[in-house]
Amino acid sequence: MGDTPTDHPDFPELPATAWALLGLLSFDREMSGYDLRKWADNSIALFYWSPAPSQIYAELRRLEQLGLVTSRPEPGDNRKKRLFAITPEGTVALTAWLAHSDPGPPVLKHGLALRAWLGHLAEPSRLRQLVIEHRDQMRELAEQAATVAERGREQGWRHPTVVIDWSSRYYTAQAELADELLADLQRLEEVGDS
Amino acid sequence: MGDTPTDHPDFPELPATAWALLGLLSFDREMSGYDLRKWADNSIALFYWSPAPSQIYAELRRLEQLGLVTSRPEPGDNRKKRLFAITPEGTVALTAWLAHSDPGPPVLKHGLALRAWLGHLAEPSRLRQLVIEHRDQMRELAEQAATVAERGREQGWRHPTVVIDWSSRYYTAQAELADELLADLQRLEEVGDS
DNA sequence: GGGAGCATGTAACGGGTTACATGATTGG
DNA sequence: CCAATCATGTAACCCGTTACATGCTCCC
Repeated sequence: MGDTPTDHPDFPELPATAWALLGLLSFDREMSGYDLRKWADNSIALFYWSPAPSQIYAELRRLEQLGLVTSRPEPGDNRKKRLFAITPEGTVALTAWLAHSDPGPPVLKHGLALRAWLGHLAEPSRLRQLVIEHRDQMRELAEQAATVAERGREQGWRHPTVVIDWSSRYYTAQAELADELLADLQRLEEVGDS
Repeated sequence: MGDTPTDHPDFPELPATAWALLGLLSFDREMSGYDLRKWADNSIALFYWSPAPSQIYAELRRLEQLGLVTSRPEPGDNRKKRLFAITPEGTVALTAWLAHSDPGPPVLKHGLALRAWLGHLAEPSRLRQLVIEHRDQMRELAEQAATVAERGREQGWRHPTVVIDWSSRYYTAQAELADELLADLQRLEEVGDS
């Protein structure tokens, strides 16, 4: 993962998911696992995927055992809901992780690119259709990111907003790249078969 | 993964890694597991990561059991080397997979973005340094992709070259996005603390 | 009353990694 | 001859997903 290869004394070795969750809690809001999932879905998910619910709860239990978060049942409510909050030790650990861990190269798994790479075995029209669908998805994501960024700006989340803006630009760039890919594929067909 | 949720009769359900390996073999060259790793490292890795050697061999064994590839010991050489080749059934399965599987959205895990998102807990200079390193890495990858594309062009690999060109543009775009992120972060500092 | 969303969790599984082991071949 | 690379593989481990189970609460 994006952790330090050699373990650093200041923070435990944890999967990036754990740090992401801690990060969500670092804005000093008590949140349930369910809330965390929703938040993750329209913020972190834009540049770092979103874990399954089951793993969120598992990871929260681990973080609590380590003393990096605390939880308490929702007061005045006899539901099963639990609210999680970051502890001072949690903030220390997260800060140390930010200061000393290696981000590593970004991981990209681009299913469409893989298929286009094997284009000699695919029907050209099918391939073009896939690229077009992908481009439209990227456009939607760019818009989604833009609205999320707007909400962040209003809330005064400064760093998050900068990154979500970055995400929005990322997805617009992706859409443009898809269009260029489409053009290249079309040119390829006009010349002849491979 | 990027496979079909409902299983299709034309091809078995396999992890994307397996299809990627089959794809490498679909250019009608006999290759060893070792060769496949090298090939993957400077082609598929640019848009779809590169699996560990141990998994390559495991996946090849599975593909052979399914009859999608065959292997034979290197002739005239008593080393342990084995050469793998795709079978007609393998080509059929790969073609069907291309025709019917869903690529799904690209998966991005951007460790740097995650850290910048938590910038309120990081030292600004450290953050800037990380972004700069990342930008330089992206530039290097763009160049690497460009040279790989050139080799592909000479060899006449048409679709692969188109996709590697796409990769090169992707990484240059990434580098530019990093520069914009850097500027945004700098602007943020000049205004005040969060 | 009933369905949609809220809320948390268990169990099984698998893909992929790391670490390690082994030995052969090639080049300086 | 010795190091680097070639070449293949085993074993342990764990992250993360899928599928499933459970029950509550809100609102029409």
